[in-house]
Formats: sequence, structure tokens, C-alpha cells
Amino acid sequence: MDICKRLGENVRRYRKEKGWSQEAFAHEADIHRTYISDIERGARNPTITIIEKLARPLGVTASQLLE
Amino acid sequence: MDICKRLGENVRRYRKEKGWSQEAFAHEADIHRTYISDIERGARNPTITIIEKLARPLGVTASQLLE
DNA sequence: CTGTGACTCTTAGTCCGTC
DNA sequence: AGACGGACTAAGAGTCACA
Repeated sequence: MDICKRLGENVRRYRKEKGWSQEAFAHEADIHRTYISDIERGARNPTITIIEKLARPLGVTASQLLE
Repeated sequence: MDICKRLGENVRRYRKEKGWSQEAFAHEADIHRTYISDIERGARNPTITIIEKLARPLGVTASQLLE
């Protein structure tokens, strides 16, 4: 499985566990809403600093987002 | 700890376990040797596809490189 | 609320070296 | 063997209007 898609699925799963919309999560992570959408669809190839920005509000590690 | 530095330390540790020079590893991972040097020093902010390219020849997962 | 194309600006990533 | 610099090209970061 492609790693970008795997990341996207993990982000989406953790975000839904928090009960957040993409918009609400985008605000928490301080990342643009459409960028979150792209990430969840595996349409982006983000850097590890982005992974960390995503991980923090979700309460998980950067490592977990790539599992 | 900064995530780039953590990645660098992990890469260096796994690479040395394999007994590879940066150059030999660069060849295995199909990544430029100077880029490997930068990564290990935490001087770069790589994308997740690079993380995967680093992980494969080391015999670990992308997730493990960020632990 | 979310997906998508398009856009600008910045930086990832390559390749040439030298120390 | 590895650190580090300069210059370059490809691609990511970040944003918007609209569906």
C-alpha cells in the first residue's frame, strides 16, 4: 500500500475518533483545511514536519501516523 | 527532540548496524550521498516517500525511523 | 463539510565540488 | 569515510474559488 494513502487513512481515522470535521482539525493543527483534505485522500507527499503538526492535536506520535 | 534530528539518529544507527558507509547506503536506497549526509545530521526535512526509500534497504518500516 | 484544479512561493532533492 | 557549500531543477507548502 502506498505510504501517502496509509497516512491519509490513519489521519482520517484518528480525526474521526476525536469527532472533528476536517475544518475543526485544520484549525487545531494550524494547517489549511484543503491541505488536510488532500492529505486524507493521499494526494500529497508531505514532509515530516507536517506529519508532526498533524500528530500533536490527534494525541498520537508521528510514527503512529505511518503505521 | 526535533523530529529531523531523531530521524537522522535512527537512520545512522540502522545504517551502521548494516555496516554500510553513507555512500554504500546511498546506493542501496537510490538517494544521493550528500542527501544521506544531510539527513543523518538532521539538516533536512524530508518527505514521507524519502522515509520509505530509506527504510526499505535498512529492513525497517518508515514508522520505525520516526520512533 | 469536503473534494478538486490552479496558482504562487518556498524548499526538497540532485549534482558538482572541496576540506 | 564524512561534513559542508553553491547552484540548479523538481516538487511540496500554502491558499483560493467553486463544485
